[in-house]
Amino acid sequence: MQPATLPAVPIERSTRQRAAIRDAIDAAGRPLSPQEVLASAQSAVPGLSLATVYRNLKLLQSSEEISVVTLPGDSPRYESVRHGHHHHFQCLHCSRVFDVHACPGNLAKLAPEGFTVDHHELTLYGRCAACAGL
Amino acid sequence: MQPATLPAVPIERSTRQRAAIRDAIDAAGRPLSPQEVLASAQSAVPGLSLATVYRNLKLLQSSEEISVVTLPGDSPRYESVRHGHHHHFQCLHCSRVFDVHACPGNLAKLAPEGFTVDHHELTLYGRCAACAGL
DNA sequence: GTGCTAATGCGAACTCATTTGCAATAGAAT
DNA sequence: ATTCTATTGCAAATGAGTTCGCATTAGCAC
Repeated sequence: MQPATLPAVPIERSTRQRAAIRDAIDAAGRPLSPQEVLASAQSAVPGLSLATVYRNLKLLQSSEEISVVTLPGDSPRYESVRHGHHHHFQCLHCSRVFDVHACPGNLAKLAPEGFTVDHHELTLYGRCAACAGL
Repeated sequence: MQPATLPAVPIERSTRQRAAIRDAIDAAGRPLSPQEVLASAQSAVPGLSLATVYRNLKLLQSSEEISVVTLPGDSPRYESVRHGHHHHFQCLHCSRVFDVHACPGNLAKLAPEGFTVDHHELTLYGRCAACAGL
C-alpha cells in the first residue's frame, strides 16, 4: 500500500521550516498527525503554516526520511523511517498513537486457503500509561 | 471506537430498500463499502439511491444489525454483526476486503508497560485467491 | 380505502483533510 | 551584494465521502 510511484526527489534547500518539521517528527518517538507536527514545529518556527507542513511531509516522504502510518478510521500520521517494522497502540482516551515494538509474527497462516500474505498491520486499543487512571 | 452515542432507535417500517440493503450485507460474507452496498442492492431495487443506503446503514447500526469496519486509509465498510470477533484481509490487487476467522490472540502483552489493551485490529495484506495469478 | 408520517430520491450542501495559485521571502551559488 | 528560484504564508480551491432539505411515495394501523 506504499505508493511505489514517488520518485525519491532530492530536497533542494534547507530551511528553518523544514528543519523544524523534521525535528518534530524525529523527536516525537510516535507517529504525529499533520496538526501535531504543526503544533510541535511551531515552537521553533512560530509563523509556520499548515500548507508548509503538508508540503514538507510530502518531500520528506520522497526523500525517504519519514513514512506514513494510517490507522483504521483516522487520517495519516507520520514518523521517522528509522523505526523499522512495528505496530501501534492508540489510546481510547487521548487518541494519541504510540509505537509498539513487538509483533505476534507468523500471521501468514491466518489467511484463508489460496491467499498469500504480503504484510500486516496491527493496532492495539486501550489506555496509555498517562490516561490509565483518568 | 464504536460510537457510544447511537441511541438504539427501533426501525419503524420495513421497506423494499431496507430489505435489499440488509440482504446485500448479509449475503456478502465480507465488509462492503456504501458503494458496494448500493451496487449490490440495486439489483433488487434498481432506483435505490446512495442517500438511502447511507440512511439505512446508520439505522441498521442503531438497531445493531450491522457493524462498521474501518481499515487503515480506507473509508468505512459494513458487515453483519453476527460475524463475531474476526479480522480482515485486503487484496492488494482488487482492494476487496475479506474476513479472516482466525486471531493471534493474547496481544495484551505486546503493549508497553502501564498500558492496558482493550481490543485490537489486525489487517492482512496480500493476494486473494482470485487475484493470486494476476 | 383513508390518514398519518416514516422513508425515499434527488440534488444541493456540507465536512474535513489536503492541495494549489500567487505574490513575497529567503537559501545558496556567484 | 546580486541573482535565481525553491520555499513559504495565505487564502481560496479541491475532492471524496457523507448529510440534508424538501417534495413525493408508500408502509401500516384503522
